[in-house]
Amino acid sequence: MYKSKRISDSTIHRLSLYYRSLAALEKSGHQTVCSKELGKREKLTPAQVRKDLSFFGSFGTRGLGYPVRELKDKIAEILGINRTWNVAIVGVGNIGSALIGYKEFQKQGFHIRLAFDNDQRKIGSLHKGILISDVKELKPLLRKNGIQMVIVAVPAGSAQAVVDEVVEAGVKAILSFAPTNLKVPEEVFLRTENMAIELEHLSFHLAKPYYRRPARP
Amino acid sequence: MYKSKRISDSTIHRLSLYYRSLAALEKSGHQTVCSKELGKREKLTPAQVRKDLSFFGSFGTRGLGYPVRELKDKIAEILGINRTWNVAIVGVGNIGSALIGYKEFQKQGFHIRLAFDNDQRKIGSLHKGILISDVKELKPLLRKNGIQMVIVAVPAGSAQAVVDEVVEAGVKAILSFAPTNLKVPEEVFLRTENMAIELEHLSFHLAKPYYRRPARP
DNA sequence: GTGCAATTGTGAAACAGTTCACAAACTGAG
DNA sequence: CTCAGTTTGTGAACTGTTTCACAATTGCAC
Ligand SMILES: NC(=O)c1ccc[n+]([C@@H]2O[C@H](COP(=O)([O-])OP(=O)(O)OC[C@H]3O[C@@H](n4cnc5c(N)ncnc54)[C@H](O)[C@@H]3O)[C@@H](O)[C@H]2O)c1
Ligand SMILES: NC(=O)c1ccc[n+]([C@@H]2O[C@H](COP(=O)([O-])OP(=O)(O)OC[C@H]3O[C@@H](n4cnc5c(N)ncnc54)[C@H](O)[C@@H]3O)[C@@H](O)[C@H]2O)c1
Repeated sequence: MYKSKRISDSTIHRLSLYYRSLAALEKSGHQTVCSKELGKREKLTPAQVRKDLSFFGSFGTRGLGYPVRELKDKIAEILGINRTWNVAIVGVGNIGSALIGYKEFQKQGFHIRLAFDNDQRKIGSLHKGILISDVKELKPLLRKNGIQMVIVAVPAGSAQAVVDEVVEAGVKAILSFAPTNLKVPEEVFLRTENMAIELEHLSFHLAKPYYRRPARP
Repeated sequence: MYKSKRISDSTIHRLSLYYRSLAALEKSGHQTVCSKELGKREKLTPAQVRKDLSFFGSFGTRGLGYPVRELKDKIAEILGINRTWNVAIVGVGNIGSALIGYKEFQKQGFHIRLAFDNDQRKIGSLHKGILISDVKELKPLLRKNGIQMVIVAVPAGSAQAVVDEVVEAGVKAILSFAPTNLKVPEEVFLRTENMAIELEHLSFHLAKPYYRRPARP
């Protein structure tokens, strides 16, 4: 049965993976799927799949598996993606533009409503259909537009100042691409995506000699 | 003492964090740093810092701490970032362009040498100083230029085909931005960066009611 | 030198996450 | 309706990671 417990980050991450597999299964006309099959698709053990789902309830039928459509909807509900979210982007440079140009976010319900910059040459112009506002207007505009998530794509040196404003505007979820440590109050959820660290991870593996890869099943 | 053991992904990730803190400390003129201070900067316990480092040797002085410069260099060696790497990007769209335009990679020793696309309008043109080659030339050019890492930034549907070619060219490290499961042989190291999943993680936290955040120390 | 304060390096303990294994529950065939 | 065959849901066992706690060192003041 459903238990109110701390859900681990890895479980949340895997829910997103299950969701994608289920969407694919639904498209290909499958009515049900068992934990073994779902596990195979995401390179996980069947037990892992069942345990993850069991934190949120019991959605399967013994002897049969899980109803694809229903489980997908249930995971969407758990992840909060059965609805739309109002997102703003601060910093319309390389990364900021790329994100604005990515139409899949929109399709998934993450609507990019506002974009901000502090460069006078950009402010006031349209970027892929989005008007770039002055970052001085950040706080009131976030409030006025009911923005729930902010993506921070400014240089590392400006990130903390931007985050502080975002927090003051009452936003509780921030995704930052700046490779720097940011302080936020307890109740604000912040994730930092650091691509350089991903490359360093690759380089660690190429450089060895410290590491031995585990055998794969 | 140094032990040849499986090093966890989280340890590798933290080494990257330490490296950044050490670089900052060096810049601000610090000669030494203790595990407590380093831990504070990265929101980790001192024990965690010492344990991570202990997998690779003993670099500190009891009673004093770690020599900033030396430890930084040692971590660079462990991560394989005390050298340069030849990187290629496949897919010069939103994300591919953003990465090519990001000068920090270059400064860190990740040199983007080649870029590929399959769009005739892009092939042959210069993009921020990089010539865009035809993806048909992928295999021979990767080989000829001694490319060690490839960043895949093509649509999900094309990603597996691209990865297959990259693998055939003998590349052993791949970073993919395509939100899809990719197959690679045992000896190839693949990481997938999925930004949509990051947003879903934010949304999970906003959506609750399933999760309670743990108190912070 | 001696002694005190600081801090490392590391087994051992505690905690967290994953896998096992099996009773329970269901399907579908006969 | 029964029974063989599946597959779930979940405590328990296991495995991996983090934190604790302390002996071992070292720096530095006097
Ligand atoms: N481009 C990449 O591939 C990449 C990769 C990894 C990390 N990052 C990080 O992402 C962030 C953005 O990188 P980028 O390459 O897009 O940089 P960029 O310089 O191209 O863009 C930054 C944008 O932010 C704007 N800006 C600066 N200060 C601002 C402020 N206080 N308020 C509002 N806007 C402000 C600038 O005018 C510019 O348009 C950086 O922190 C960078 O380290 C980028
Ligand atoms: N843009 C984003 O912010 C973002 C965010 C998350 C994930 N992604 C993922 O990153 C990938 C790229 O996204 P994007 O927004 O840059 O897409 P895009 O369409 O802007 O760019 C893709 C580029 O790849 C090229 N291409 C297509 N097939 C190719 C092939 N077989 N060989 C070589 N080149 C090929 C296209 O010509 C295009 O230039 C996608 O898988 C996308 O899902 C992008």
